[in-house]
Amino acid sequence: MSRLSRDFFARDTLTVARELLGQRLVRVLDGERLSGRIVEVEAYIGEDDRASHAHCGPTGRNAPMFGPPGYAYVYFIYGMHHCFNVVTERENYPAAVLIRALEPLQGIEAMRARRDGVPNLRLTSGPARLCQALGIDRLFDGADLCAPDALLFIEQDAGVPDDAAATGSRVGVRGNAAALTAPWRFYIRGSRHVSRQ
DNA sequence: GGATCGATCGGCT
DNA sequence: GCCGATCGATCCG
Repeated sequence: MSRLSRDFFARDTLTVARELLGQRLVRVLDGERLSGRIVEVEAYIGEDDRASHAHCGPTGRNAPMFGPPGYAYVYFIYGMHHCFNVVTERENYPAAVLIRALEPLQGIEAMRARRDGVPNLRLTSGPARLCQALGIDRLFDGADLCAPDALLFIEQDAGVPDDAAATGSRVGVRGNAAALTAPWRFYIRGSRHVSRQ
């Protein structure tokens, strides 16, 4: 299995988001491979996107979004949850893809142990759930997913055909501005592992 | 199955 | 001070 290169991420964010469906997120934890098939993502694009953490310009928190592509942006929210994004496009243009849900593939027992024994369908079906299952926390904020020794990276897998890719508005995003109603959520049609049907 | 509500704290204004 | 790219428990049907 080959890893996705920086060139993959250095493209239009909607293209990256769409093509991430069906790829494999891998976390090496205590020498074990924990992995899952990406089944749901959301794109956050530019400072004009008012749903993006970058919409007020660069801050200490969102700095990785303004950095080069292929790096992680991990943030802490609601006082108890982590969410994982992959930075896209070019340096100094803030854009990223939020990984929202996986279908567990490898290391399922280890994931379940980290998630207090919840059933398989809930193990990684949510942005904070998958971070808990894979042990992704703020230590990965700014980590290079393309580094040879990375403990978190994305492997090329089968992908999905266009008729299996569905779109919709982003979860938790409301408002009338064009960017807020844009169909920037992508998910695999019919997957039981997406966070919302 | 779906709706509602409380938990809990870092980052920003 | 305020609020959030959420989750899980609990309620209802």
